[in-house]
Amino acid sequence: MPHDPPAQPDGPSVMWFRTDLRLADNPALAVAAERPLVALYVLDDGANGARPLGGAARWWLARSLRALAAALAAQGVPLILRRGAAAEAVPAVLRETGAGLLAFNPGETPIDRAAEGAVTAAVAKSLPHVAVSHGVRRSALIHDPASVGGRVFTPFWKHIRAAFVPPPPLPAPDRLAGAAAVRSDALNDWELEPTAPDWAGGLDESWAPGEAGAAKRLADFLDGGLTGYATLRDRPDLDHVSRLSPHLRFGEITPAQLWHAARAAMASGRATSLDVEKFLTELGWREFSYNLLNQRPLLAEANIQPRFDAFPWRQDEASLAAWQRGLTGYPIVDAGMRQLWQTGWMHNRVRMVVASFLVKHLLQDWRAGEAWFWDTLVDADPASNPASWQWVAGCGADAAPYFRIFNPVLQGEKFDPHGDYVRRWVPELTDLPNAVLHRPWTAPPGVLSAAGVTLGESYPAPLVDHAHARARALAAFQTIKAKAA
DNA sequence: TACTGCTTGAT
DNA sequence: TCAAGCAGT
Repeated sequence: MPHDPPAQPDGPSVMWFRTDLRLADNPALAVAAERPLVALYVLDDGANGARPLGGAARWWLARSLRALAAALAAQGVPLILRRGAAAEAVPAVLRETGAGLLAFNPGETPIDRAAEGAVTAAVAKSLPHVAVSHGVRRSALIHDPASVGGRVFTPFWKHIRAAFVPPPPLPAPDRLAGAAAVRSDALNDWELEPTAPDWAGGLDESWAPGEAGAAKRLADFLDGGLTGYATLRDRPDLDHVSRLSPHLRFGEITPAQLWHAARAAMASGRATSLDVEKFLTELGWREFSYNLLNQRPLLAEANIQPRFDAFPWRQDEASLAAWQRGLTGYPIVDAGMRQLWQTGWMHNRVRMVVASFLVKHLLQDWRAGEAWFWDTLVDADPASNPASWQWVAGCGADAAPYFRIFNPVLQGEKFDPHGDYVRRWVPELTDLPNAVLHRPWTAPPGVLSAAGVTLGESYPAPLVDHAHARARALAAFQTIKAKAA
């Protein structure tokens, strides 16, 4: 039996990194950095009951960990990687390093808090000399889900805007000092990155995971995309969204940093208050989603409105597969699904259109779509992804009414008016004229052949007729509507 | 952050 | 003939 080294209350600190893969505005790191530092990341990979990361998120995590390791290594601090239950891995590293302080930022999901509770209990039991710090304040959210509730977005956000102003972001620690290193897993052995090279290739071209990549993305957004954000953010053919969601998801940047950067851009006249307020509202939906997750830990599994438990979803693997591959015959839907597959991301407007299409036109259970997004989106988080699916499906809190059924033709014509977005992701339709680009089945045969399009061969005929699907969805809704009263 | 079908009134 | 407004889904 090996015995523990003597307790060292003044020993080094262990910073347990979680979904906070950054050095700046990191309250726990600010405390941990006052001592020689051991940086630790634990891949629980389901060990704590958490949902295993999807494929795209695993790719992102690998890249983000590499970026964090490089930033730490530049200051002489190795990043220690361990795999397994945090309640075993964290105390083990504390013991091996003779640490006197454990620091970590509190998580914002019930499962994360359960994991940290288990860690804290294990430390208190077997390493009572180790102090535990959660840093000086919360940083993953603007608001405190324990102190605010609500099921309706507008009053929720109004309250948050009035009651919570994020404090100025903390700078990265001036300097870090490494403690003696201990064993680490090799990142490559975790096999986080997809073996299909074409997938990783598309992700590589689209993203720069890590804190530096997040800062550059924010700077680029403030330099261009934020201007006109209030209206142009709905245009998938333009570049007026922030694309910061995956950086936020892994804690490479904080909402407080975004908040203050956006307000500063307004103060310096680079952005209007309308644009900034719209941008902050998008952060608000993220806050709202985390609030819901804390109210409803089974957000990804259970309808918030129980009457939807009786909804007559269709089982149709072929339709689901056509949707996943971007072969529905509706150009705006197919463009979005292909953008998702090729880049791990989809424009928000198009997310609503494709989600509505799956749930209402194809009558597929929203959980099937949520699972696909979870696997393929680099930004899928345990709150926003299920909350947004429930919103679209109509079964969520403050949800869009079920009878709000997007018309994929009108949505395409309204938000991709020149067809640039469709032509980029559905190149087989490139030569169709704008007048029929979003509804190729209405094009005269001569127009189709001139564009080299053969419906059913070079591009699918519509999987379902819109008017028929709309009527069918409303009829399905009628079967559960009576139960609401 | 909806669509559809219908009416009304301008042309 | 159609834009605009409205109600119902």
